[in-house]
Amino acid sequence: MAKEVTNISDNYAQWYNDLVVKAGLAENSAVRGCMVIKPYGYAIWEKIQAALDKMFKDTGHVNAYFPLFIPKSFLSREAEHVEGFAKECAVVTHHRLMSSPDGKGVVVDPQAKLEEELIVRPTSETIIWSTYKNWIQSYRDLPILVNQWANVVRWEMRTRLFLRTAEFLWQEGHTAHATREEAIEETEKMIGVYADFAENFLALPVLVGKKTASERFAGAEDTYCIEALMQDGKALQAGTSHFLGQNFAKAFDVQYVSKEGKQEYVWATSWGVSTRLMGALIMAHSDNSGLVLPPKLAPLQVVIVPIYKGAEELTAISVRANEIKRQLEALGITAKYDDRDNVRSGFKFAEYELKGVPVRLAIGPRDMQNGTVEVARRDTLQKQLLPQENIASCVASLLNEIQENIFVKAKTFRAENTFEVNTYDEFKQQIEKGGFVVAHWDGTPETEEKIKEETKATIRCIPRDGKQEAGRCIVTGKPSAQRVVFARSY
RNA sequence: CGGGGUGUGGCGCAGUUGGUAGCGCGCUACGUUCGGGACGUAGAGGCCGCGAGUUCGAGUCUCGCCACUCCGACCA
Repeated sequence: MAKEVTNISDNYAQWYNDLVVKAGLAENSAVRGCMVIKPYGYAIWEKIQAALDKMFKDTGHVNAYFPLFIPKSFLSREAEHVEGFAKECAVVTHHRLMSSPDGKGVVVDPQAKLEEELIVRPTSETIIWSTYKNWIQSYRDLPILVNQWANVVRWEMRTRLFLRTAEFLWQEGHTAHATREEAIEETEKMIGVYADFAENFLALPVLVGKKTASERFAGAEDTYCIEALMQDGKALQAGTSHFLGQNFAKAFDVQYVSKEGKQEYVWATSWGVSTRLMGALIMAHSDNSGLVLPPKLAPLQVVIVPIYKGAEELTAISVRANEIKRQLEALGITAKYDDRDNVRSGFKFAEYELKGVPVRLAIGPRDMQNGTVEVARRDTLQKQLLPQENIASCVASLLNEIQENIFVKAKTFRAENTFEVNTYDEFKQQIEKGGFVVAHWDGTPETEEKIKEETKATIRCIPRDGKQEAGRCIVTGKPSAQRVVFARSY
């Protein structure tokens, strides 16, 4: 289905889709709504995983793994939770196949019907809390700070590569605490970790805030989120952290004996980010030449391309190029020397731009003579000649500069596409043009719903760092203490 | 789940009033090239999404199904 990568503004959805496919990140599986992540895409995911995993461990968490299947009865223990997920569950009803009576292929063996159906996890709160019940007796067993890297399945009606696939990879943290305060602190800490990761690794500026009641996670008391703005002016929820109160502890009867010898229900949090982050990465930074990857997450940070005619010239250049490659690697930079002879250098340039490799070095006969190297940066597509001497440290600082520049660029874009409005007319007009629209809201679900109905805009978050400012709701005129952020979203 | 679109070599597509499948890219071999997606010559590669039906004959017509995709609805 991949066509030429067209102008970004042309048809953003098509552009995005083509880019994902052409850059070799992912493709649609023959299985409905599922995604095949190709090796290059997976390499990016591995970088994301590694960075996040370290951050989790630095904040005291450990990894574990829980079952894929959730007995149906577990899911229904928490009323809101099951309500929220019931419509998108894959259900296992049988455990065996048999040869078809008509001799063609296999059919489900009706004899093998399960006593109780198993749900393929859409998220793991229930299976984990049914386990935590056995892990927790005393306040001495708390807190439990566990994360799992896993795949989950949500049978969405409409799917989109990386952004909303039927099956996706993610991490989900599930923590258990003795007190309300400690659990809230954990929830806030983890949304902070996500924001930190988004800005420092993905180079993606995010708004940190809380969801409104209607946008909350099913079963949560409070949902914190990070929200990012894509280049087409739509918002993307990039990560969430939930304060679950005692809902799951009560549903699964998880109590501990406090210091004072009293039985208390445990307080919970859960938090997650998924392969959707890759979608965010692509949509936020890419241009018409392809991906633009932040150096910290680029599987390949530097590529060296020789320009030559004849084997003799190539040999000389290769010696030099491999030296430079070793110098780069000595500084911890991932580098590749591409001496393929079956494609020309121009082809390689275009190919690595498509794949988002942050820095490209080209060495030709002229450079060999002058002791120079052509350095091209992916973010600006600018080229410059630098001396070969000391090139590795120049590249190292250039990589830092690119990381920073991509972030600044995205942040500038967001600033230019964030608008404060004070009337509903202004609001309607602005929301059509995309971007974050910041306005006063009376805090009622009714008004929120009305706005959604009429403009397709949702409240992305109540910003954490928003200034306190008395105002009036753009719809009802009722008083409001703080502006909230609206946008159309993915 | 509703509305539109698309399923034909690996990828992108063409295929007239039904007559036994073609183009570009890629792939293989050889040669010439090489500072921004090279060119020539010769090759290889197809249950035309699946299943019924109409017909002497179906990529093409009819019916059913499936998948993908876009727009809605839905979406921690």
